[in-house]
Amino acid sequence: MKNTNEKQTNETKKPVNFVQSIIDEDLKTGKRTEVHTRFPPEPNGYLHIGHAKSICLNFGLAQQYNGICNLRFDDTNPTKEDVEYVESIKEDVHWLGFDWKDRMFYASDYFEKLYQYALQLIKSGNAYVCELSGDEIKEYRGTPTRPGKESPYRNRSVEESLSLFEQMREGKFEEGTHSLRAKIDMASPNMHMRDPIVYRIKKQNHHRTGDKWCIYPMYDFAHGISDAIEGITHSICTLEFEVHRPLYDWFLIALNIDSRPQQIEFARLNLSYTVMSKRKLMELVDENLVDGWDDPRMPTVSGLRRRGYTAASIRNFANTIGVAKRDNVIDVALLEHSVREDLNKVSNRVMSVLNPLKVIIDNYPENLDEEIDAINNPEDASKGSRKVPFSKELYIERDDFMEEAPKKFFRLAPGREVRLRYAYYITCVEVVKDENTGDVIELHCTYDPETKGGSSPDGRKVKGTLHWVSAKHALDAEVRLYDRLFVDEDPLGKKGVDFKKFLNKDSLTILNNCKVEPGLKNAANGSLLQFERLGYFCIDKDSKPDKLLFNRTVALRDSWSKMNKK
RNA sequence: UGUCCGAUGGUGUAAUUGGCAACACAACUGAUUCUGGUUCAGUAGAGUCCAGGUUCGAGCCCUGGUCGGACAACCA
Repeated sequence: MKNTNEKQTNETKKPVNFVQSIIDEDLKTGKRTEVHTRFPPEPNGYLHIGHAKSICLNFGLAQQYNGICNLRFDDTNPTKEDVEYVESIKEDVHWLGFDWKDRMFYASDYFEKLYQYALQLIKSGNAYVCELSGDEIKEYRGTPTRPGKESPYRNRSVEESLSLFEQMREGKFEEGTHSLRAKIDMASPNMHMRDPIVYRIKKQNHHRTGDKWCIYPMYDFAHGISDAIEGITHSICTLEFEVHRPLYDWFLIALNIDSRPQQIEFARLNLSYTVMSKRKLMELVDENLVDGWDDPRMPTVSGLRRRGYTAASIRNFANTIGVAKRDNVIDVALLEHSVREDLNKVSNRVMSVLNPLKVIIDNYPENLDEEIDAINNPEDASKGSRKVPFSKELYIERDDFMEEAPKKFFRLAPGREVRLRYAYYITCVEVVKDENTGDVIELHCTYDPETKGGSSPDGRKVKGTLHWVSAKHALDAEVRLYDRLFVDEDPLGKKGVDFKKFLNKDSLTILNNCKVEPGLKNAANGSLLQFERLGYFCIDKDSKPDKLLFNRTVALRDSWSKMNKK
């Protein structure tokens, strides 16, 4: 809490990124008087954390400069798009904490306008209907190092193109036989300027316009004009569109459109140990290598949400990684740090035992049940405390006991005394093992009644504090532990090797015999919790009061295991 | 043999626009702690891709290289 002011100063002191510098300059010189951005997803897949970066950038900029940001679906290719995706995108953007108010648009809203602009392009001699086949167009286009050659249809009359284009719209031609092309320069060193296609025939039902159209505009044509129609001032996109910028501008100039949005490109987010491509993610979904788009191992917004990530942590992450033009790979540890930071503040603590080991307290009264006070969140006193039942038989974590323990092991071992969190000090007096396997079955301990509450009147110290749960009160639960989806830092980086080869076989571990505090019985799905000493967990959407199901969001930092690795 | 873009500790992002390279994550010490968590204090790690140039002074400007990325869907 002492950081409230400090945080603010940090925020104000926060360095500006290059996009903000451009906007600052535009505002200063009077080139712009306002900031109007947009987030323009194509509804052909679910949003991932890379999109979250873009959302935070676009909506964030609008907030910072008192401007506005539109949500616009770039739905110009009916073969790939679907309403399922538009719904999920809307949900994700809202969940991330952004509001487009009444400004939700679709490129398909502008199909008629776009068509009129296409007509205008033809009339001004800037476009023509081409009858080359796909293969021919490819051949005529040349290569990056070799100029292309002009289409034989390039110089046909305006009237002929106009008539042909109308017939295209009327469905008179088959797909691939005709296209509308901008007349620019087949020898341009920029491939995108070699008479790019403006409209193509697709006899496909569109998720919004149905069968009204059988010709659809291409991205380069539709995007800039859509931006202009909406009065976008700064059209922010990723680096791969940099080469498209001359074309973006060319259309606006050729059509004499006054509104002149400026395209600015930034480097997309890459995260280590995962892939960030809708196509690749869809591959994982389609081949059932993950359990859908919202599988908690997926870098999708819905996956992260199901995993237990908070919107605030993702926003904070997006602000931390910055915005620049150089390629980057962010260490997934930074994302994990962002959630821990937030969850530490907001999540209630609870005691759960993942791998139970029975402990019997020999000198504890047979039929006594006690209610132990436990603090809900030491970081936030307003969260209060709760009662946790304590009795003669308990479960502790198997990892918290070692028969032959090194000196640095602060937990339970024969003859050693530890504290049961909020309860009593106990000392291990006997280890019961399975005669055949030699496995430890249960532990017998004694407790010191004087240490109730977790401290001793004689002031003696114990080094270790264990979490526990009363055996007869405990609730059974299933807990899913997640690890990185890929074993390789850069699954796409090995040429010729399918990225799926790097899938981590141990990315999901299901624990079926977990014991949790009884108070969790009716906790709401989606609740975010910290299992003391273990990590942050959330209650999965499929959890039921009689079949509790938890997802581990991220483990706590663990200097003990780190120390053991050395 | 093309065009465009980029290059700062392990990672990412800064550097008052030409003034002795900073912040975060990661790492490592130590302190505190009824979570081996949190918090706190501290340590180490780059001399800014290379070579020239301009300048009193260059990570920032200029020239030439090197390396990396993007571009040849009727995808976005």
